[in-house]
Amino acid sequence: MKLATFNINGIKARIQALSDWLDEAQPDVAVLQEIKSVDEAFPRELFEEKGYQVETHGQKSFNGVAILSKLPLEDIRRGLPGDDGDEQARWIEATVVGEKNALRICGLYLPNGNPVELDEAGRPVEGGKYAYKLAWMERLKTRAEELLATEEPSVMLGDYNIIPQAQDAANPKKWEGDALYRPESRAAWQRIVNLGFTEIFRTRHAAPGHYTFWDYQAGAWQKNDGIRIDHMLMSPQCADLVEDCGIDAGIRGREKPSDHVPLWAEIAL
DNA sequence: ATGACAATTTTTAATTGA
Repeated sequence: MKLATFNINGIKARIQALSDWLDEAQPDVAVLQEIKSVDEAFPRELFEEKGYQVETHGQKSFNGVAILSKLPLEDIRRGLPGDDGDEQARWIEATVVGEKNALRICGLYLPNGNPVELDEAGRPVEGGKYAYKLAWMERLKTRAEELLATEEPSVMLGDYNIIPQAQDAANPKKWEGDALYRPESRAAWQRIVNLGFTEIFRTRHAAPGHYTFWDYQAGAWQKNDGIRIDHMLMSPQCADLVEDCGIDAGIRGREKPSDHVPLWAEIAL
């Protein structure tokens, strides 16, 4: 089964580009981020006609995540646990039932975190966006520990808004001080990976120059001034099932593209 | 140092994103 993640930057503006990509790439399961739509306004029929079950966790104007699946879904949950006061729609999970294996998939849209606000002691200012990002990552780590404890195949995939290493940016210097690349952000990411997850893309593509995001501004795509911020973190039981993975970078050059492109993996379910 | 670009709502300006 082919699993993919794609930050579409608005479902309304991306209906054509998303439909074309689904027809070509034929993912069995796709998690989407930044649908920027409430559940009622999501054009679910367009995707149901293609054979997908559609599950959304939407929000007005911003954020919003979804799962499209041609395979049966069980135990769908919405929202990242750990803060009942968090109104932002950034997490949706479900179990995909395959012929031999079942896979817990968690679609996520991790907070951007900019602007970075620090106090005199260098601590993130409470209530600020950077503090929200780091707190969200702590909650993610807690959920990640639970997933590993099941000792079953699971994957957390989506827009992490994290540049893990210098080779994941065309111009890493430019990102110093940015919430996507600051030491606290990367350390929080590494603590999650260190629990025992496999970031699957780098296991199969060691070379630099692979990106999933190019800014709309300043001709970033034309200059290949990109960053790799969309990822899949897999439990050992999931990573063992992976047969291939890649990035569909080409669609960034099409008409009316998202600023992100899809990341996919072929998994033996 | 600044703005560039896109999507959405707050719509002819402001907010958010990365």
